[in-house]
Amino acid sequence: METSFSVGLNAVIVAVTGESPRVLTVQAAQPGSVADSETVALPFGPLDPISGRTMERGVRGWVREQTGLEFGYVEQLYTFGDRDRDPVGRDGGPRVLSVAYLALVREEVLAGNCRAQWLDCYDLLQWEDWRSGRPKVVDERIIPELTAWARLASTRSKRATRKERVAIAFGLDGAEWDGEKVLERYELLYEAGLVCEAMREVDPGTQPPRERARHELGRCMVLDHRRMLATALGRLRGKIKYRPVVFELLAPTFTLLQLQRVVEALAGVRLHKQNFRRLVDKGGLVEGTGSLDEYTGGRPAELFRFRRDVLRERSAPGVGLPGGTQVSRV
Amino acid sequence: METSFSVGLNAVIVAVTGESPRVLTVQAAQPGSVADSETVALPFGPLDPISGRTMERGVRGWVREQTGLEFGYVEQLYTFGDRDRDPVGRDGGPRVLSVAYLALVREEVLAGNCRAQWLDCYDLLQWEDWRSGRPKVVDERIIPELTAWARLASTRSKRATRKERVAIAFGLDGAEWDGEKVLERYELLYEAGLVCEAMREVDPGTQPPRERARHELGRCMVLDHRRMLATALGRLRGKIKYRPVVFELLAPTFTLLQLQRVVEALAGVRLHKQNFRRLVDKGGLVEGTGSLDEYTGGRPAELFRFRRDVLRERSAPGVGLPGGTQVSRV
DNA sequence: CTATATATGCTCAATTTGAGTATAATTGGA
DNA sequence: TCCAATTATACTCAAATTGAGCATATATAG
Repeated sequence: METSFSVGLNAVIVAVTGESPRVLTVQAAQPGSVADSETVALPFGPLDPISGRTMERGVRGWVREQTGLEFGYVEQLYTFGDRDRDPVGRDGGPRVLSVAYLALVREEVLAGNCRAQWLDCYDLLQWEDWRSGRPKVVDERIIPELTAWARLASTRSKRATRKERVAIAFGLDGAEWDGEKVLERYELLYEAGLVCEAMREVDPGTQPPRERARHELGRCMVLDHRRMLATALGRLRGKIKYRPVVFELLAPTFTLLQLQRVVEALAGVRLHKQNFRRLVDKGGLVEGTGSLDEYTGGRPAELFRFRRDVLRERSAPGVGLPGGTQVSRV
Repeated sequence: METSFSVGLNAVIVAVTGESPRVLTVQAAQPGSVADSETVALPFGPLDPISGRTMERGVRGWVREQTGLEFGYVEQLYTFGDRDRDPVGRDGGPRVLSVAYLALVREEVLAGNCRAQWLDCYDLLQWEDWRSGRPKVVDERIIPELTAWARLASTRSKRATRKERVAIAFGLDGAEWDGEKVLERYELLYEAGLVCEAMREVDPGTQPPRERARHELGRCMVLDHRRMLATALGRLRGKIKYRPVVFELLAPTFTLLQLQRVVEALAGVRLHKQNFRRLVDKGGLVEGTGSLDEYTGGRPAELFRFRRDVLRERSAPGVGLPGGTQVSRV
């Protein structure tokens, strides 16, 4: 009924160490792509048609094998199947489909294969970290270059559309910056040719990649892997608002500040401490263990743990962030 | 690098007619599956590796061909690839992957192929419509049978887990019913064998399907298509809270009550009229056209239209419903 | 003219937010 | 020893939002 495809699985494995969200990467060794020592890739594995009963099991399986990592939370992210995503497919080779999964792990117990390493997500998507205000790179490079790009469009209406997209994505002209619009921002940068992987599509191999890459934003990734990461970060930022997934990233017990730092790391913004506490408290997501954190530098904080049974009570138990409007049911 | 798969595309095409959410279905004629005149399927099409540059274009393409339908909003839903989803794959045949898309259309201009028909989503998922309170089928059949099923588990802890899952999914024991948990509910019914397609997995062809089907809940669908529908409805219910997707389902101008009815149809609950208006109004999502609806039966309502430019202003412009908690940014 | 039905304006208490101030319990030096 | 720095936590208070109504306006059917 339809032709055959190559199907693989990618995993965006996220952890938070201290105050930075990290993603597990491997050395890029994809044949046929622009690869150098700087270029990294997301872990990739086959979907075994025989042994993998479900795709999720498949991901868990080969990630365990390759990295020794065992994760609790996994969700399917997106299936990437555009013809141009891989030069091989573009050149008439077999088309490669990739089903990407998002996984959350508790810390970095990296065992096994040393080709894997944790990278800070914000080294790969530097314009996404607004914890100390609007990132410099946004002011100094992104806005000017995207504005220039918007002006390049052929018709008046296309210029207006581009300008508006930029404004919405980066919170210009009175629009508010929305942490979840990670993919929109990435796609703008891609279309405008500001990320190194954008070149590959136009004319692979023509320009010396190392030379240009220096001018581009952020560290480069193989194929459409940075798009996958952007998809993952956007999804995760949305999810923490209404599902208690943060706890998958934390140790079994934690202080409220640690919890806040993890949320901030993912959300990319700073939160008001007292109000954050009030909300966490009211939401009943956590309960104090009597013990205190052995701490240096201030009053010791109480250690909390996640209340698993909260899932029964509240329908949308997230850790909160500016969110959606509501309407009362009748 | 990995083996070959068959890859196809499914579309969950949703419209709202009057007060009922509808989904486009086709006559089931899948070879090898339990098919009779009652069993329907979601539209299915190939992913053409040559012509379809992106999968989304692919979907738009063959849906247009098959039904004459042109839709504005499309989003990728999920990729279904479990080995057991298709009897063919289970029996060692080629494994079939399906990438499902959710599409919203404005009304039902069904042209072309007459094997297609619109069905009420709540004929397929009858336990999801809470607009007149908790559905009878939940009280009379689902709760009793799921409770019995929970008791059947082998160990004490498994029984407790099942019981808790049921309580969370259907809003028992003080838990609140959550409209978005469509998939969780479907999966419970599936595991408990209360939907007809569940039998197929255990022992295909053994039991006379027509006989048993009469006792099962809702109209049957081919393969895992009802799971796809459940995924779609859950996603859509989530989405209307924070993105203005409802307008894809409405005529260009509409009264506020029509808007409310569409939201209610999708959400599966009734809303408080005055408060709904207040929120829509405050959200600035719509603007009045001066004209009035020609109406019979009461004071005529003003016609409104969607304000496209609202996308620039608000970061999360949905029509609202009980939603997430918030935390103030610093 | 009345009953009925819908639209739309307005009120009001309860709750939730946003943004602080105040106070408590530590550590590391002056 | 006592002060500065640092972090935790309690509490306040005005503004905004929500939940639940009541009241009034404008139609139609008889």
